[in-house]
Amino acid sequence: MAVVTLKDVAKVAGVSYATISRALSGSPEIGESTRKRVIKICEEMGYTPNAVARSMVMKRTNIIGLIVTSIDNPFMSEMTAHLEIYARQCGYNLMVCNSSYDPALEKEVFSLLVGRKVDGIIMIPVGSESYDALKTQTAQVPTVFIGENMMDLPENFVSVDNTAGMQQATEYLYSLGHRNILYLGARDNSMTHKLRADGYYNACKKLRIEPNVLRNSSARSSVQVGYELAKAHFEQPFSETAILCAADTLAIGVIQAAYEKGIRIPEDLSLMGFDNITFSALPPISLTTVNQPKLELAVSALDMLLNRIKRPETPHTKTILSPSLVIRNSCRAIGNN
Amino acid sequence: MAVVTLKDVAKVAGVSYATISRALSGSPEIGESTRKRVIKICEEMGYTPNAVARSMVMKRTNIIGLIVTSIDNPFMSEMTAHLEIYARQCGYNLMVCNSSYDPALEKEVFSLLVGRKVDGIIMIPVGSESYDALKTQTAQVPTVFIGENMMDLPENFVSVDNTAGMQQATEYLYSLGHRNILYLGARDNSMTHKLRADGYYNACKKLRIEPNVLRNSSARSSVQVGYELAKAHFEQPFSETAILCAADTLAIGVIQAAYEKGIRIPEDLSLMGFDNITFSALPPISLTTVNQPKLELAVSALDMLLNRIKRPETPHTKTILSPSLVIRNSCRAIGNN
DNA sequence: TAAGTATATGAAAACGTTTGCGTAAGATTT
DNA sequence: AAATCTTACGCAAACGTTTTCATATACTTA
Repeated sequence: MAVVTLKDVAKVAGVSYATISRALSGSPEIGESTRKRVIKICEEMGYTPNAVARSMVMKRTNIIGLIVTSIDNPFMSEMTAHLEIYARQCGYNLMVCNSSYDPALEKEVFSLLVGRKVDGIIMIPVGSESYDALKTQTAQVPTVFIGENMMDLPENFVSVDNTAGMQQATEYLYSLGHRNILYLGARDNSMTHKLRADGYYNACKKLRIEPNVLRNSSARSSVQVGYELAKAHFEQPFSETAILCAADTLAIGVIQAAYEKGIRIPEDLSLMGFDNITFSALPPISLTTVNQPKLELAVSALDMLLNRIKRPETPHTKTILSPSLVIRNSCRAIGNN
Repeated sequence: MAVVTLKDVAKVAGVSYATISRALSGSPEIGESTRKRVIKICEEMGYTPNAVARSMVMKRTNIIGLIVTSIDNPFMSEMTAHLEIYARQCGYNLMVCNSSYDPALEKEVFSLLVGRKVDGIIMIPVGSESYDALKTQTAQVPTVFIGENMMDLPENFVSVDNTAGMQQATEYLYSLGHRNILYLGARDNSMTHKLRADGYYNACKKLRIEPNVLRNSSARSSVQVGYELAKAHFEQPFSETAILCAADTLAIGVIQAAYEKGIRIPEDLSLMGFDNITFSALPPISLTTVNQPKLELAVSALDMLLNRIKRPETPHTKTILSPSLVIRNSCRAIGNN
């Protein structure tokens, strides 16, 4: 358990500990022979630099904070996996925190990470109100938001074009003959969901069909919420031929409720989601949905953050990636009279 | 961006910075009036202690390293969520790394975390060989393994009783009338999977039925692997009436392959998994499986680790939790002649 | 009132690095 | 051979805390 430090190595090698440091960091101002000798001794003694001490003097931790609403959400865990791997390749480690969809907690963990002196923070915010709440804090450390569109705000973010994606989805259902499409899961506390609903409204207007929206009053879009919304909806007779969900998780909840009611998908009802989480692809689910390019989102976010860490003065940047339709088996064409 | 330090506060408050530190840490040897005054000034100036500097002197980071094979695996992401939340309540943050099922990478990230001076490490190892490879490293920092049974090794771990669980699963299928049960996904590089297979063998012996095992030569148990194994198996005529999988993810892959072949579950084939990941519960999947108590695993692991951090001298401890059968709709009773 | 005891505060060391600056020795130039 | 330049290394400061030890002040007590 006795940890070997620079001083220990220096004593053995018979040089000052500055020399050791230089040998290891590949500094040019050191003799080739001593470098080799020192490195050998370091290996023999099992010396590993103390990252904490290094951070102290270098004023840089090489740690990136990641705040997600909930890591056990397939969309976020996929993204986290991408982020962690790429970050490590760039020499950074990830400190991960759940905000648990709680704005107060989100603020708290943000402060925690600031106190930890992380070099930057990537966050998937609880909702659009997060920005105001964190205004003073994001000034203290480079921050990049993922998912939440902040086009009008002086913030860095990367997201998918939610409006275009949902509009495309609506048009796809229309092209299959659907005229009575229920939009399920609109939320007000999230710009993402506002924009997605916009896409639906835009399409309705363009296609001259009547919008029909079932709102989600909860703060999150989970399987459970989708189940409950759909269950309540299915209690009454309904005339929609398709349901378009604000998120795949919601759609999976709808499948559950439909299953219990004996409503077959896609025979009796067409269903679409948004996000393209891994499990949507499984044949028993086989959800037609809109893909969010998770790897590209992760890479863009990290690149953006790293860039900001290097040059904090650069103006805020915004990246919007294109979503794409993923056609599977949860929708069917119907005759439109 | 100018960060305010103890010295800055001290200057404003007109006291030494030792006093500030004491006021904030709740030390008793300080006047009540100065404490209040100092705290007020700290708040006004927006002072937050530098955790790196604190770690330096306290020789403790309050960071726990978590190494998982892959964070985007529902079992691990659920566990990670539990761990992060509980750890934070205990005053720790989580540094998360993927080993990507690669023993070499696993070793590398372990060293990385040691260099970061994390207070302890929780890891879900790639396989049983991880122990040997990391022997020297686990001596450097308190480590707790999750999932992998190391009953014979001088290590700390918490796991579920894999053998009992799989035996129970086999007996359940037997009780439904199944006599020809394929065990799919046995692996050699993981003690967990060895023990699960043992459970199957034990039950076969006890019930006097012929064991029938399809091995998994890959290093991981993913949906993809399950799909491929089952697909190959379904190419030939087969006589099994049930398939028992070493993991839920494998079973989901089997569902996919069965679906493509027009094999209905449970009508044509009964199917069981192990782990009880969230998605197994969804009606279209509705997998009968064996539950691993993820919250309890997480809590036990962290308690064990925290205990070891406090008292590194304590002997290694091992906790084995009980799995439980979760009966859903992927199995049916058949007449046994 | 003198001596002793609490109590509140300050000074300074320590944690393990990186790095700017100084310098001795060796190499190069004239 | 003297002067200059390079090279290789050591010294010591700095990073921002916590904490031990010393000390000054105020408060008891005889």
